[in-house]
Formats: sequence, structure tokens, C-alpha cells
Amino acid sequence: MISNIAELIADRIGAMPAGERRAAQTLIANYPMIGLKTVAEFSSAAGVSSPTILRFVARLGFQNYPEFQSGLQDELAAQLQSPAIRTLNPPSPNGGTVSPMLEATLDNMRETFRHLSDRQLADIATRLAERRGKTFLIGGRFTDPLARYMAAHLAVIQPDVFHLAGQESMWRDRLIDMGKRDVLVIFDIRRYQGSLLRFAEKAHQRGVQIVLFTDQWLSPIARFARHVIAGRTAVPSAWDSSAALFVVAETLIGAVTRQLEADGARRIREMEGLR
Amino acid sequence: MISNIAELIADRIGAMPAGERRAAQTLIANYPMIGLKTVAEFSSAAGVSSPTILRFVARLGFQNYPEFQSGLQDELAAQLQSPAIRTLNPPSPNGGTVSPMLEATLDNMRETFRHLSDRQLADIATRLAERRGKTFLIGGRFTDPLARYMAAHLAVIQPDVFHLAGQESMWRDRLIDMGKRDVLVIFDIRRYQGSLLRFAEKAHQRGVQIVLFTDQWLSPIARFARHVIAGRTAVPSAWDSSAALFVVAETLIGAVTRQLEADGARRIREMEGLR
DNA sequence: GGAGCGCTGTATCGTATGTTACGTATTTTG
DNA sequence: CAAAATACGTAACATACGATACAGCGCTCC
Repeated sequence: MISNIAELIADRIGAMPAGERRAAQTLIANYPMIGLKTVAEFSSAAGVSSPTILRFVARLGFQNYPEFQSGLQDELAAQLQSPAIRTLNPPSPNGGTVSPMLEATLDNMRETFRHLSDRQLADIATRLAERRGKTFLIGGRFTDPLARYMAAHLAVIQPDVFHLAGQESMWRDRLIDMGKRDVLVIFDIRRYQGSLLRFAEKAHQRGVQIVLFTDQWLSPIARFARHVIAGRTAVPSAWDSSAALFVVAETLIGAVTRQLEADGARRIREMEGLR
Repeated sequence: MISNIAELIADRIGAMPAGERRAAQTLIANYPMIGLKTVAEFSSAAGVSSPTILRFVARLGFQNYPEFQSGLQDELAAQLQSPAIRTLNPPSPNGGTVSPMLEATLDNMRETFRHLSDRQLADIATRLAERRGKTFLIGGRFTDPLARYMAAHLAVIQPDVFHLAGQESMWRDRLIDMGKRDVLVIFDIRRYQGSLLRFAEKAHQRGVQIVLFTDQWLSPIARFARHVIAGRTAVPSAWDSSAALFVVAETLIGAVTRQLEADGARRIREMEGLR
């Protein structure tokens, strides 16, 4: 049973020609506000012509555009009446494949942050922001993108940020550059990689401060780490989820940025100028 | 400070003549929906004439009726963006520095999935799983790690998965390998990169099916995309958040894996054997 | 490689909508 | 109580909006 227009679109979008599909996608993206504006605004937002918009609403079963808008307004009105039933999509009508995954992920994040004190996060942020030395980031097979993501952001707001990529032998050589004043951020979740462990140990021996992002079972690298962030990774999937760690990373990026704001803002402006 | 139109009305309703006061009262009674309808409907609902409605909105300081409607729409849009959770749930017990960021991120994810139908996700997963051709992934400056993350997983369960890295000229050369049977997954959020747009256009011309991960404002690449996933990115930080898109990516990875389970399981076992 | 079909945009049209002018009613004030 | 000022509705107007006809283009299927 299809109750609202969003579902109706999702149901039929597969059978739509390219132009109308673009209309559908822009409507979904900012649902339902675009649909309440004029045909001209809708069409230009979607990058198609007005007739395409009209054909789109006609395909949805509406006689004309005003009738379509009335439909959207009725939905909105019903929604505003009962704020409790705020869900546009009925609360997971299809015991579908999506919801359990999302639910588990949200739980993971709440759990992760529950075990993570503001204090700890602030300490790490401060350590990264004070920039007494260099910052290196590295990750495992599936978590290396997280290291890259964090490096990409940090590199904008401060110098001396390096992502360690490529072969094991490559980064081992970088050990020479590392010392007491430097920070090494490592991402390592199951199955923990021996190569990372060996690397972490050597860095530790050189006095490098290690910040470890790992899962709740703790990578063996925790033994050498100054700071350990343990994220929940369990989801109903064949794979572990790094989403919670990703959010922690973003939070940390935000915190560091805030601390460097005076400095960073100038840097960012300068960089904008270079574009 | 008066922030929304409802307050504005409450502030000035005392100084209004009878007819306009009736207009004000009917608007507040079913706020704001009546205001989004036509002047004629509004006037008859209030039991006054059209000009009275127009004088009413003029007294509120609007130049004309459409401008008044835009004001209401903007309010609604702002309301819908930050859903009820914030008003329902107490504003986060520990008012620490962490919570606002986490809260916003969780909201973003809920909001993103609310606009994302299971159907659409399933369609994309099927397209990726049927493997008629090759799968290419690429991302922008900050989103490329997401492309890498997804590529790293997909590459385990099926052959012919390629992440496009490095310089623009590098991937442009790969266009030769791409055709109708292939899929190109692009991550592009603000500020949208011209290089990606050009690449997407050329790929589209070659008949490549494009799956686009973007933000709610839709990258211009949406024009060429077969499937568009619009994630929320707004967080209280200097940076945009890619966390919602990350979770969608993980969900998609999970869905593809499930579809390929028969095949994939064998592959995974084989790969384990190679370690 | 050619014929047919379907999709999309341009240009035009009719109309519903917001706007304004004016006359009447109602209230206010001296 | 009278006169003026304000408020309100009717009716005519102009504009901008949605609707439609048509032609060009690309795609698919013989």
C-alpha cells in the first residue's frame, strides 16, 4: 500500500525516462519543499524544462500541477498535526534490509560516544592542535580511507600532516623522520594487521605518541598507544562497520579546527586565495 | 527579537482592524498551511475578502503575497531540516562539546535514510551485483576516501572493481575502458569539483551508468546520473560531514554482498586461502 | 544500416491569480 | 450629532503561471 507521494515516486522512479527521473531525484533530495514552489523554479532546480516537470507529476497520477501541490500540502499538514508521527516513511514497513543496518549503526555511535569522554577527545584534539611536531596517519586494509579522510582535513588547517600510503617498506623508511614531538594516528580494526603492529611498536620505541582508532576488542597496538578510541563495529552484515570511528574522526577534526581557529582561519583564507 | 512569522503576528495582532485580525487568527489556527494556499482560499476560510488578506500581509511587512509565502516556506524548510527529535528529546543531557556534533550527525543519518527508499538502494545494489561490466569508483577532494573505502570492500567480493586515483589526466585515460555495461560510482559534495563534472559527462556520453553520492543540494553531476543518493551534510563544524554518505555506502556494500553471497562466499574463502 | 518510436525542449496560448482603484459602510472624534 | 477618517468589499486589470502543440533528436529494434 502506497500512502504518501515519496513512496509513490520511489515505486515508479525505475520506470521513468531520464528527465523525469531527474525531477524525481531533486524532489526527493529536498522533499517536499521544491514541489511547493512554481513549476519554473522546480524545473530549473532539476535542470530540465517545465513540460518535463508537468509530465512527471502527470505520471504520478495527478491531473495537474496544483493538484499535485495540494497532495504535498495535505501530507505536510498531517505531519504537522501529529509531531509524534514524524516519520515520512512509515516506521519501516518492509522489515527491509536497510533499517536493521541503520539502527545498528546508530546504536554503535551512541555506544561509542557513551564510552568516550569529552575530556579524552579534548586531550587528543589539543595534542593534535599544538603542533609541536609532525602528524602521521595510517590505517589498515579497510580503514586506511579513514586515515586519508582525516589527513585530508587536517592538512588544510596545519602543516606537517602526512598520510602514510603504499607498501609497508615505504612507511618503515619514514620512521627516521619520527620522534618524541610527533603524533601517529593509527586505524586498526579486526583482523588486526601484523604489519601495523610492527610499525606501531617501532614508532613507540622512538617516542612517538600514538593515537589509536580501533574496535571494542582493542587492537594489540593499544599496548603502545597513548590514546585509544574504541568504536563499536558490529552490524548485521558480512562486514564490520567503521561508521562509528568515522564519526569520531569527524568530531576530532572539528575539535582540532576549533582550537586552531585563529590560525586555521587565516590558513584557510590563504588557501582559498590560491585556488 | 522576532524570528518567525507566527511571533510577528502575535506581536502586531493587537493593532489590527477587525477584518485583518480574523485573517491573522485563521492563519494561526492552521499555521502555516492556509498561508500557502491562494489568496482566494485564504480569504474565504477567514470569511473576509481578498484585499483584506493582502492588506494583512502588507501590514506584516511583506511587499506582496508571494514574498509572504516564501517566508512561510523557508520556515517550514528550516523546521523539516532539523527534525522533531530535537524538540521532543531533551536537548542532550551532557551539554558537552561532543554532543551537538553527534546529535547533528545522527539526525543527518535518519534524515538521509528517510529520503532514501529501500527500493532505490536495492536497485543500485542489483546493478552493482549483476556485474555485466566493470565498476569504477572515484571521489572529490574530501570524499575520495569514501570511494576508496567502498572499492576496498567491493573488490573483495567481485572482480573488475577499480578505484580511480591520482591526477585528472590519469583517470581520463581510463575512459577508453568504459562502456555501456559499466558502472561509475562518484562521490561529490560541495564545493563540487569541475574536474569530476567533466569526467562524469564524458563517461555519460560513453553510456556508462553513473551512481552519484552527493549532498542535498545535488552536485551538477546529477544531470548525468542514473542513480542519485542525496545525503545530509550539515553539522555544527567548519566542515561538512560525510558521515551519512559513509553509512549509505556501508549499507550498499552490505546489500551487494548479500546478493553475491553464493558467489562471494566462495571468493572470500579462496582469498582467505591465499593469505 | 535504416525505420520507427519515444523522449525532450521551444514557443505559444489561455487562464487563474494577485493586485489596484473606487465606492460604500462603519467607526471615531470634535 | 455631524463630519471626517478609516476600514472593507466589489469589480476591473495585468501579470505570471501552468498547459499544450509541435518539432528535433536520440535511441532501440529490425
